[in-house]
Amino acid sequence: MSWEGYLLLMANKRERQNAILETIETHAVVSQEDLRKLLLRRGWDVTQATLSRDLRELRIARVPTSEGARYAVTDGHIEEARVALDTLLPQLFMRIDGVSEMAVLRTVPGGAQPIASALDGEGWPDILGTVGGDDTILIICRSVQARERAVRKIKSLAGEPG
Amino acid sequence: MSWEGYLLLMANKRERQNAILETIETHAVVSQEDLRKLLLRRGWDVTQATLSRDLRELRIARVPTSEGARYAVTDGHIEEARVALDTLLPQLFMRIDGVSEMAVLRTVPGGAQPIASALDGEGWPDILGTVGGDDTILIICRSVQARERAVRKIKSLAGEPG
DNA sequence: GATAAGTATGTATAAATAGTCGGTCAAGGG
DNA sequence: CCCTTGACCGACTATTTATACATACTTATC
Repeated sequence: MSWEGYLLLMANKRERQNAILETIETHAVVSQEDLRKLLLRRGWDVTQATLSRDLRELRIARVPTSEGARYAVTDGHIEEARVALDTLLPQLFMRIDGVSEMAVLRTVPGGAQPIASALDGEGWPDILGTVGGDDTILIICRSVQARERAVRKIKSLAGEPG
Repeated sequence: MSWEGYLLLMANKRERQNAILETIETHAVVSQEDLRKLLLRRGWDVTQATLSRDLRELRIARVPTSEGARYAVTDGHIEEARVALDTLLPQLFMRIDGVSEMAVLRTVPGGAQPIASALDGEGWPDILGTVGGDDTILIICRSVQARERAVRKIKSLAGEPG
């Protein structure tokens, strides 16, 4: 399809999405059906399905507030979810050793923070908490057995032999 | 119930919501069912209904991204939806007059911006656009007839005597 | 012209989320 | 002890949103 024809087809959609943005910004829209009715007053007659697709394209989310759910535009890019432990460890892991209920994990320089945060995120029951510096993480475990399990698990995730 | 008892009961909920926050921040959670399974791995066994309630309390929204929907924490306070024209005008309106395709609306000091934005938000077909200063709005209409209609409508909304 | 390809959108329905109701538990009277 | 209250939460159901599929329309290509 030609660029001109594309524009012709899109014109309606663009305008409608503009109207959606304006409506969202000036009214407390609680549902797509609600939005549909508001747009109807402005001359746009579309189905809920179309609005669902429009809202996705416009990155408009239904966010909970104290007065119930409301639609609102989002900041475009949601913070990338942090990478999981199993992709992080093989990259950054150096070695790990432990004593009593504590384990000390050494990483490449700067690797401690992301790994500590990923570890916290995993929420292993064996681990009470972590303290991360630049290339060292202190891991406090629930027991000696817990520490042994955690160390084994970390080594395996890191791709350590054995 | 005593404060201590309350705390005892809440302890579980608090911890769970903490776990939810951590999970949301470290994983790409696409649905409440997804979240339920992730929490299960961490030892929390709750139903989708409970998660729905938790997410509302935590102000966590499902936002559309290019890779599909993801849950993410919101900035706590969603911008208050602007009040509609019919509540704004009676408060702020001073007078309106027009010539050719233009109308000039005078408001109380500082009233121009909210009214102009509300007018834009209404999306009347008669109005091409508005320019708002501090207490004056220039309204560009589609035609002289359109201007007359718009002025009449605004006067009536403002509670002007016929 | 016939055919294919791409976009948009409605219909019907699936999937996801929210709300209602009832049960449980802890606390605090009486 | 027994009743009431309030928070929590699961089962069930209602509401809301997303998707699969079909169709219409436009343009490109042969």
